[in-house]
Amino acid sequence: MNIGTAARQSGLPPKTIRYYEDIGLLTADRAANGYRDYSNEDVHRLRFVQRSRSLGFSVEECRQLLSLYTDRDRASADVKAIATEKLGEIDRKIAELTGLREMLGHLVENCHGDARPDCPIIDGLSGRSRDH
Amino acid sequence: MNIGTAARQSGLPPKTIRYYEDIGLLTADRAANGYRDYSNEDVHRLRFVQRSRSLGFSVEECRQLLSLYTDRDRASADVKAIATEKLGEIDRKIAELTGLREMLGHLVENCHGDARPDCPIIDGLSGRSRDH
DNA sequence: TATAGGGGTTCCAGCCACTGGAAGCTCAAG
DNA sequence: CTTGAGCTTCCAGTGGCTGGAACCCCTATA
Repeated sequence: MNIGTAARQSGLPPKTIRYYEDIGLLTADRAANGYRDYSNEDVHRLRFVQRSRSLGFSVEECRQLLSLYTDRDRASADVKAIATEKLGEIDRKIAELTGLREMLGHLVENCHGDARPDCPIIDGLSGRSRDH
Repeated sequence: MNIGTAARQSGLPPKTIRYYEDIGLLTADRAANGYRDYSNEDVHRLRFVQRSRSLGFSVEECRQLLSLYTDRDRASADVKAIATEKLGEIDRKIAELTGLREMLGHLVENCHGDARPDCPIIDGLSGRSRDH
């Protein structure tokens, strides 16, 4: 199957699939005309990467997961270790964003938002007020 | 004051300050020896950018905020509009991450994480199971 | 059979926001 | 006078694509 079909079935744009091949993440066979030729198993792997990426794994982590995916004998603990680490990162990211949200929300709440120039948001950003 | 001092007082690395000058965000005077020369007001602006960046504003947004910061006559509503938009983005980001966290958390919980090869995480990523 | 289109191919450049490193200059202390 | 820290510029790389140019291939239709 051509790259366009593989793209549609995996949910990844053709450009991205070529990029993944470029960096050696996933290679494909070539047909006689030079076109990339994807098997169903290739599409499985592409979709696997697509899902992993959309769950926040980096491309390098996808490379690891993919080798764990391919290795039928690896221990599930190996996979769990990566996923757990990622979970921690997501939690940290959420906490950080929640902190930001609170701080920025404060500033926005206190700004009357009219035609007058005085603005607690600008004051907050410039460090002139300590009202949080 | 030299760039190193300005860096220490603003919380931005010298490299970053030079980069900001490169892209025309913040310019500095030059001393006779060619060194960049920062005033206290320059440091205020640097710190303003530092805070804005750490609150999740992009460099382009910082450029806008900076001109609003400098313009003593602008309406606070202009600032509030940008900040409110940013607040929405942060909320969307938090919601997205929370969704991810839930999905990945599910997969991790269901994985026994021992020496056996069968692994719900891998299965989930490859789309072989529908147990969420 | 010519042609038009919608694939596919490669390669180069750009995005964002820095960051590292090389090569060379200036300055203050010992 | 030398040493070392700090400053200068410029070039290249990061991650993960994405856009675009220039070209090839395949199928359908006039």
